[in-house]
Amino acid sequence: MIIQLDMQSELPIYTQLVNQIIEGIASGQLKPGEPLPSVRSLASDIGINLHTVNKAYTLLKQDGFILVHRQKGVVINPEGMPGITENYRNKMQGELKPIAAEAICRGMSRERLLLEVERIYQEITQTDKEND
Amino acid sequence: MIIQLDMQSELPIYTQLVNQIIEGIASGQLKPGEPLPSVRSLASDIGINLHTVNKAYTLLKQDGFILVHRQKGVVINPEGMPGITENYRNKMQGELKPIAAEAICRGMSRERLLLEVERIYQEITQTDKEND
DNA sequence: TATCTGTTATATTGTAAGTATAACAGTTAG
DNA sequence: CTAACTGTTATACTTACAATATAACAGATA
Repeated sequence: MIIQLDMQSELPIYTQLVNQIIEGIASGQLKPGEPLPSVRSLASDIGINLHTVNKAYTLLKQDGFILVHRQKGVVINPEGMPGITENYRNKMQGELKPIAAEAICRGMSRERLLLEVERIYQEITQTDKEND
Repeated sequence: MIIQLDMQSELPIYTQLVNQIIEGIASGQLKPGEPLPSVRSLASDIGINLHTVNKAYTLLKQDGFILVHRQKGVVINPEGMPGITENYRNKMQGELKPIAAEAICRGMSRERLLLEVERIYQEITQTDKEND
């Protein structure tokens, strides 16, 4: 699992970390039960502060994506991922709305927008099954 | 065109303004050529500073959604909306990717995600044609 | 006993958001 | 011409967040 940060991005580092770990889970690179690096080692690896990593882990923990075992350290939640809650649906809709609105403004058809979403969905889920 | 701000939101006020104006254009409530309130009057109406409104207008102007006529003031771009540029596609994809990734993590199927997007698209475009 | 883990506390720096006040240049109505 | 409006710019201030830097604590491990 390679973490790639953009220090020039307007997105906070901890947000980029959260996104990339979630994408890692979605793509199958990170599986339930799999351990994550400690806050200190990950921070050291990518050259940032441990508190920035800790903030990302805390957010992922709050949503149920990861667990903290007093023995095993930090792991992808072995019980599986959080489901589609009411809170989550509201959050997703609030994020999708401005994106859809701008697409409509720019003359993007319903079909083309759906194609874009479908393409991204597939891009994430298409596992490079080179090692099984 | 009613502006509704959430002062408790994590989104900056000027971002909420930008989003709502774009949604207003997408829904047909704001048509090309139509004037927008002055920075001072809009700021006064919703109880914020004129610089916050000005920042929103500046961003909308940079992307070509609005124009500043030395006579008519600020108007929705009469030449029409900006198209689907390379920059825009990259921006949209970068916004959609983390949303899709989280949806996949939570077990949302491709079809259900597309349905959500389709629903939001229709929700924005369905004009309440009460006055024509 | 060391060393690692996550966690917490505190302090500091830098930047962004938002407000406040003021001024300038151009336009428009009286 | 004057007065009131427009967008625009400049400056300064407060607040909040992002990120870093140290440091310490409690629990687990070798």
